[in-house]
Amino acid sequence: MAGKRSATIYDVAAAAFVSIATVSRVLNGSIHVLPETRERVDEAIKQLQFVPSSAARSLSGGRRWSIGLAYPLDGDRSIVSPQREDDSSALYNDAIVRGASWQAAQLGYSLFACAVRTGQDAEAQVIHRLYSAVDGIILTDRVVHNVGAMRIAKRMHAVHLSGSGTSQFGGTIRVDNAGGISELVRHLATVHQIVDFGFVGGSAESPDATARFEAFRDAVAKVGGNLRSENLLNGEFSLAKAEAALTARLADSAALPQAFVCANDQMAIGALHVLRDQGIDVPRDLVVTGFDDIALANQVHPALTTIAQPSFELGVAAVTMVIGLLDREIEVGSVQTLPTSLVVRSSCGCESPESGQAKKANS
Amino acid sequence: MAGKRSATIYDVAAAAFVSIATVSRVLNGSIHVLPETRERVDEAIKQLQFVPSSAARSLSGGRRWSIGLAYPLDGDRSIVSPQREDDSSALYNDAIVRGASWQAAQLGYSLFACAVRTGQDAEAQVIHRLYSAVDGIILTDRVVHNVGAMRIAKRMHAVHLSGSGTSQFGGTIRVDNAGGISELVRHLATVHQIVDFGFVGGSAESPDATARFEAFRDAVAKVGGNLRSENLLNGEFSLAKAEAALTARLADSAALPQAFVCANDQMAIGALHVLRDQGIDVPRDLVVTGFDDIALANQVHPALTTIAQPSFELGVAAVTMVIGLLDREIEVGSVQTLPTSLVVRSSCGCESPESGQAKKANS
DNA sequence: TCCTTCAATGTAAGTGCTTACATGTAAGCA
DNA sequence: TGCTTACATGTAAGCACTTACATTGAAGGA
Repeated sequence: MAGKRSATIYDVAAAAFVSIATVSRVLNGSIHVLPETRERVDEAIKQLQFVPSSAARSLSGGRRWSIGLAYPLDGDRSIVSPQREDDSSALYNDAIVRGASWQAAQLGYSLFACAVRTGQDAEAQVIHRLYSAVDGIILTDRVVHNVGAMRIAKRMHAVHLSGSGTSQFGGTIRVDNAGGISELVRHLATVHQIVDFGFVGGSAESPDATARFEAFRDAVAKVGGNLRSENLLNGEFSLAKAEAALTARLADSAALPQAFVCANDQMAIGALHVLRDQGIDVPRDLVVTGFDDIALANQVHPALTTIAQPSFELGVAAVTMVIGLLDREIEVGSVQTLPTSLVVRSSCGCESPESGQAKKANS
Repeated sequence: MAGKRSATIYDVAAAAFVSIATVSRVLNGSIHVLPETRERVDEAIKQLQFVPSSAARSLSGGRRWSIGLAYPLDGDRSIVSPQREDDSSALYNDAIVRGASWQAAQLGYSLFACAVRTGQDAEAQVIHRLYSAVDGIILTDRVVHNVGAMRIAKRMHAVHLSGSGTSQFGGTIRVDNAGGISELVRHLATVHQIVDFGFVGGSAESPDATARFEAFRDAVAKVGGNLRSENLLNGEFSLAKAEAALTARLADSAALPQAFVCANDQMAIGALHVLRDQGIDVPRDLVVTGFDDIALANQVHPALTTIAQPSFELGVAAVTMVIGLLDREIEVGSVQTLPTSLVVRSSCGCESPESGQAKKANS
């Protein structure tokens, strides 16, 4: 801890009897350094416990070898109750972060993840701080709906994750929401003879939410299903809000649909809770499906039929794209779409052989 | 993306017909600026969409207003399979990260979380990069077992999370492992008349693992319980490894204990899986308990009786301590211990009223 | 009226790096 | 041997800020 100021490149240069330029070359792995000199410098670095200042590095235009990832942490909820409560929302981001970390490490970078409380004054500031510490940045969905973020996006190597791809950004990675949804709806219609559909949607400001709903509507139309407006719920991507919305819906006497398709797994799990409490059996009385395939999806009872997002690969792809942008090996403005896939488990009425939790022994 | 370079303080100064010093004063809210001048500068800032470079700011001596948090991501496993697989390990860190982010935001800082693949060559490098981007750093348990990390810890504002508190660090936050364990063992002995105990432990290099085992051993001795060596399993804190260890143990003909106390929830969940597959009913035939109270603990069946770590508060406390260190308001070398608490659910044989998943409707 | 004092602003010296350009040196070749 | 080359290294100019110190000018006191 503490003590005197930490060593600078000058100290190292002095200790190794070279100029700071040479130290810098060693630091950045330049080819033009005598092995012997390099060794001397490395030794001095170790001796002095020198760590280059990334602030200075950024200022002078060098690489920081790190990339940032900003993901949303809902501000309002956190302020009311900072506790874990609805923290399953984090599960989705988690896989992305891990994918991104993994790929960053593969390419010699480090990944700094930063939770941004959306809707806070400080939001832009946080993104700025992150920005100034990295070479490129990945902005997930909702954090982007902010002036500051937009401004940054315009001026740096930024990729937008699962966004609507309004360009402005260096690149965009999207998920094939429509493909997954239509496969799901087809499955429900064909295998389970479902005609009357319901939907639990996500936050209006999320491009993903919109995309999923529209895909759903289209898919239902395509299979000739029907969709009554009273069965169109909004759970804002949150378990608790979905529970509330469904509870309110159940209080209504209107007939329930045969299936509730939910725009993410957390809401589906919330629905499962409410339905069990009300004595409505899933999938016998009502089918429920999710979206994302978070880790919990396979642990709940009944195991959730859902659409797998390649979350891990999303992180991988985003990092690859940012670094490609950095290296100018990728065109600015490219868009990449990752596939989704239907994961059939028990909550749609199929028996799932793969799920441990869904086994007979359990019920 | 791109376009011309963004405005600097010079551009603003020129546009407002003042010097850069005055702009800086406006930026930092100095008192010595004529309201009229201030207004002119503000106008120019808005006009040029000027955002001060935080890199330059930090360089010139200011704070970066951000703190780093390094947590482990098991290297070996990630390399073999980068997929989500055993990713419940992330759940524990998640709450810490969220607590830290939250508290950082409260105090005007930002939190950068960085997954470090333990045991990799790049480990020290990653921590260095993180270090050089922040004002202070939080190192969780296992990432510390590394020369590079140690070196950093010695010279900067670093706090060690749930470590053994060997000083070296600016500060240490610990969890009262012993208190929770002994409460649990007392509960098992008193309420459930358990005498014959088993244990599934964690990685040897983790101070937490050691602390938990020792506390367990002592607690069992205190209640006069017994503990046979063949019931001492090692699951390395991993779901999969715990499954393997327990499967191997079941192949042995020796009598099983009445309860397996696991050093974390993931391993307990693994045990649950194996036992169900073998037709051994929990809690009727065998009691299983966890540690940490991760989100999944309440979702599995039967709901896990476990010891709640105040993970969120751990993050909060760590950030508070780092910033206290930064502000020199806290003594170097302080140690803070956070309490744990027993969470009784179904896997010990108690009926849990609070758990949705554990309700009668389900079984 | 002259000197002091202080508020408003400007000047310039860092801050720790990267890198273009300059320099020096030894090898290669006629 | 003398000249070109290529490589190893050094010099110094930024990079975009903060801030100590300098400067200016007007108000206030004697």
